[in-house]
Amino acid sequence: MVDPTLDLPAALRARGLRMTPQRQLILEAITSLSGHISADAVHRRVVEQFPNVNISTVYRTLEVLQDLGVVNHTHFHDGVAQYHLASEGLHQHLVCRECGSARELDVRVVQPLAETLKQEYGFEADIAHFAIVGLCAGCSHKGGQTSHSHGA
Amino acid sequence: MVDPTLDLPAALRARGLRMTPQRQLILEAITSLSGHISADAVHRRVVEQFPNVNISTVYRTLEVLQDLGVVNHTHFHDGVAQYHLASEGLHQHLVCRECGSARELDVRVVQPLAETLKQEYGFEADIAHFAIVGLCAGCSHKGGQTSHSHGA
DNA sequence: ATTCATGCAAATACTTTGCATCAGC
DNA sequence: GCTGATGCAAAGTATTTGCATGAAT
Repeated sequence: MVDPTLDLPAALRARGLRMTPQRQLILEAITSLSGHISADAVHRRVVEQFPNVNISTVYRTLEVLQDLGVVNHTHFHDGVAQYHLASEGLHQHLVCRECGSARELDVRVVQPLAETLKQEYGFEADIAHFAIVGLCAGCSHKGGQTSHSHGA
Repeated sequence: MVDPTLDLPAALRARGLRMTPQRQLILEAITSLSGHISADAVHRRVVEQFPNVNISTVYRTLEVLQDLGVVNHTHFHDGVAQYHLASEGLHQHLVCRECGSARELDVRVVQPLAETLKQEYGFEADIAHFAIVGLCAGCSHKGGQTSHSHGA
């Protein structure tokens, strides 16, 4: 797969799709970030300069960028999709259910589990597509461990 | 915690709450099952016999049952909450993104990862609160491995 | 009688879709 | 000019909430 970050117009054209200002803006919003960003956040950024770009265009563009392999998304604790550049590679996220903070993690940490699941259950886990949710160090110090019924 | 499955009225009374036919029905819908069930599915079951029980009552009751420690819920691949009896103990779910099938798993399988996260990142993972999503053995045989951009 | 629980409708958040218009190519 | 892309509004799904009425204790 050619790195489409460098030549989005060409990547689009190869599929009979077109380059537009909206698509450029949306990609820039993601590129300008090191981490992850929700569709809504992308929209807010774009709207700052072009107030009439619609949220549905953002969703449709994100889908196209995904199909092209330019971006990927991961689901956080609240189920909201978070987008990031595919070129940044696979990484796992640890998301805190209390403060919502997310920290990246090398996929190697979860590789052993993935191996086990594959070996013993024939199950091909989507390693990075869903975050690992729990309590971060900061929040668990405040006594969050045993308070919630679903804290298991 | 007293096992409230056996005496829900008492467990409720101890908190100044009341027993109602609706609450009984909803608990029965979950108890009659070995596995997990969504709020919507609980509602459909209850409505078969009592058509005027409202979905919001189901949600409110499920919350109460959770607070009492009678049930717990887990989020599946689509983010939908799946409820199950707390008395069945902690278990992890492997959910297939293709066919939606869910299989239970002893939490012991993910314990090593949980230990690592705790040790190295101080992160207290919610082991059973979110399912592990991926492709089940059946679906990955059909060639699902490399087709999706987010299949990572 | 008091206070909690319910039904109903409306609101929420995220995402998708139908459709007429517009704009890349 | 052909066909894909956009804006807008509306729909869809899962869940929550306000409020008046109704029922358990």
